[in-house]
Amino acid sequence: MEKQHNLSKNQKIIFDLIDKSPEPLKAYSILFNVQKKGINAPLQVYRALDKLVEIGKIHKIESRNAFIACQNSSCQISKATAFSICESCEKVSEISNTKLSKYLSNFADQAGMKYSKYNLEFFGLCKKCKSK
Amino acid sequence: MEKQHNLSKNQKIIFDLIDKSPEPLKAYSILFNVQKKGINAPLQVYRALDKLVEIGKIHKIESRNAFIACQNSSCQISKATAFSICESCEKVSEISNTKLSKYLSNFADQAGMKYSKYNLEFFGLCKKCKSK
DNA sequence: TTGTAAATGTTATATTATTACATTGTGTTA
DNA sequence: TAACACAATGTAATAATATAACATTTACAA
Ligand SMILES: [Zn+2]
Ligand SMILES: [Zn+2]
Ligand SMILES: [Zn+2]
Ligand SMILES: [Zn+2]
Repeated sequence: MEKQHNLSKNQKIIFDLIDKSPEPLKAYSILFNVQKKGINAPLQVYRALDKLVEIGKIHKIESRNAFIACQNSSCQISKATAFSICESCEKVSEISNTKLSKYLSNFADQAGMKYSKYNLEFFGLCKKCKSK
Repeated sequence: MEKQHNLSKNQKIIFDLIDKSPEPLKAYSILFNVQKKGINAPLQVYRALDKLVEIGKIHKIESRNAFIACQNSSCQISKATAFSICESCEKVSEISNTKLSKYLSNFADQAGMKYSKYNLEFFGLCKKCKSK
């Protein structure tokens, strides 16, 4: 049984916004959108984002400095993440592929390093953009 | 035969600095270090970095906003990159593993997206830090 | 109820990256 | 060589992303 995380007020406001969004949101765009709810400063946004990332409710798309809700119900913690990113329309999807995640989780290189986490970002054209 | 890229003056100064560095360098740390060589503005650094990334001489470590020289002689273009990152000492190495790169280059997900590029970052503890 | 950790509020500041515009260098081809 | 096109440079201003420092409040369990 996973630990239940009761989101705080700010965390909930910000998670709901990201969760409803069809595309990854940037921190200052989030800030702009939640000012009517009383969240006024960047730090309030970044603190909520940090916590939401930590508990796996959202992920950061590193190449875009943007945040997306976890689309994988079993992905409670952001230890093994993979995304596909369309370089034309910027659509981002979380990849949920057992074979891939097993392959990467078991990967061990020559340097004797043991990994506890990975993040993978694929780039290309989505179906829609490809057929244009 | 790969296209030969003759680096320009600024590109060479900045590449040499990154290439000599044992760790990834950040843009403004690069700027600070090349001011004695007549490079005075952030944009001069970012332009050189962009070009060096484009031709595959360096890679950007997205999770760190830092740049590392390509450690893989066959990696002329940054289309398929993988790194290991020590979360304790911040040591970064480029992973060069044919099986891994083949696996990822051939990966196709359900969404019908065809990928032209990927970037993978593994996190953990390096040998040294693990044994502390 | 009291101690502790988490979350919040607020101001200021640090860090990373780009826009806009003018100029100079480099290599190709008429 | 002259003319052109394109890459690279120089400079100033500003945008976008993220954190430091400090005071206060809330949640919740011992
Ligand atoms: Zn997820
Ligand atoms: Zn697309
Ligand atoms: Zn490389
Ligand atoms: Zn280490």
